[in-house]
Amino acid sequence: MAQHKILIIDDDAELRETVSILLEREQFQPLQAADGSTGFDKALSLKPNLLLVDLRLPGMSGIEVCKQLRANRVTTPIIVLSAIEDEVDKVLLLEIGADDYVVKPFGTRELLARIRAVLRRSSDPEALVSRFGDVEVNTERRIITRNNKEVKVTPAEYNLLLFFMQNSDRVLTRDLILNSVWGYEFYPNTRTVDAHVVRLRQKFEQDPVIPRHILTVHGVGYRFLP
Amino acid sequence: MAQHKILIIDDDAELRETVSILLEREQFQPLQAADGSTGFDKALSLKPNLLLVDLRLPGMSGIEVCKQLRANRVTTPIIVLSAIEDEVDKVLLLEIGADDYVVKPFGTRELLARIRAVLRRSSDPEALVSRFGDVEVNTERRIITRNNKEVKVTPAEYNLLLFFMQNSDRVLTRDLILNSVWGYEFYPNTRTVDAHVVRLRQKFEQDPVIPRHILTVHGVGYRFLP
DNA sequence: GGTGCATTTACAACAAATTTACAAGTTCAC
DNA sequence: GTGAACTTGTAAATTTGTTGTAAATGCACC
Repeated sequence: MAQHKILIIDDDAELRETVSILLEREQFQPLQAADGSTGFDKALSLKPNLLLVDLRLPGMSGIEVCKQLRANRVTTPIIVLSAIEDEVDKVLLLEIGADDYVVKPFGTRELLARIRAVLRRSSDPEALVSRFGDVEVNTERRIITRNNKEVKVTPAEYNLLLFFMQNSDRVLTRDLILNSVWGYEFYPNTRTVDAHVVRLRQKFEQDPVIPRHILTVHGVGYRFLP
Repeated sequence: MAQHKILIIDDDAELRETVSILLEREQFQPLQAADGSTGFDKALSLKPNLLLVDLRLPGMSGIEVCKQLRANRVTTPIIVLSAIEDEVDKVLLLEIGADDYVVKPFGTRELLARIRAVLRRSSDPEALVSRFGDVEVNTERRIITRNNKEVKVTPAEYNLLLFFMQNSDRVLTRDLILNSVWGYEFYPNTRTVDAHVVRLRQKFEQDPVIPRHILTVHGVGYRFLP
């Protein structure tokens, strides 16, 4: 899955750092801004996929940042970070075009859940594109390109590749793959998986003989590395 | 890896049964509840690792179940099952602390993918990693690293090492090891164990001649020290 | 303590068995 | 018919059990 850029606009350096580390661990790309106007600039220039905005900011307030962005037709989803004593005004949030809010201090699980939810519902077409190596998968168009040239894949190949990408870095047994990709009613031979893997490698590996993405785990199954 | 318990709270008995069979097949342990209040009780008493909650439930609604659980500081991840006509209100989902949602009718693949994704997110990734000395075993990736460099192991070596780690500090006879790691039917020579121990030592002991982790108990068997 | 002897274990090399890669063939559905 | 998908034969790669031998250990006895 393509890495999402998330811009944190908050004057609390410690919070920015904590959240950044968290986001990085979850495969997001954190960006930071310490005050409203740099936040506004970076939101325009770096084109993040999501904004985390503190309402109380020195100088240009978070409210102002959001309003200005929306006035500039920036539709990037926004999650507002508000202090508990602020008594969040939901009408205000709507006005400034926020998508959600989290009350500080917040738990990491909560923040991540909200980030994921917002990203999912924001119909950012980038969210529907995943990459690995020189391969790009557009799930909306159901098209796979390699070096910007379309590569034709059969439905089975497409499903298998997507399953690999959705479960990257995990060892996947042939049985698990069959269950997940083919469904549990229908049971082709486990060697069928091998056959499809061969074809995927031929289409997407630089050197199919030395695969770098679809690895075999001898005696167990396969493992996909982006 | 401990089996994940998944509690299905839904009034549709057929759906519960179908999903249960599916989950069992995938090595999960399904639990069921037909209405909101039993669901709530079981969520507390059985301590499942994941909840599948239908929003429309007789009596106590799914929404209410989630809210009450969160109010009771239950952080078990929740996947909401919603009927297509419900027009999922995503803000509501966030409010009740849901981690994801699936629209009925759903495909088995989709449901499983989401279950796995949520479990992966909520589980402490460190929990899947064990260590001894400078060696790190990641059971999810099925990869062993030493000083952060991957060390390739064969299935037999991997199984044997894991058995040692799971039974550390105990004296293990060769017969016990054969039974546990190889199984009851198949009986290779007891010296086979020695051969594999030699290979493990060569890969993971600082000085294979003076092993500090896989110790031999002369005349009896082996003992593993982390 | 030291010595000699019987066991037990370590290790390397090898052959057998298993597993995977790949290609070609067959079946099935549209 | 055409293309996709499953099956299957076979070669190649990998793993694994076995075994011969050297080294280590335990032990009885001096």
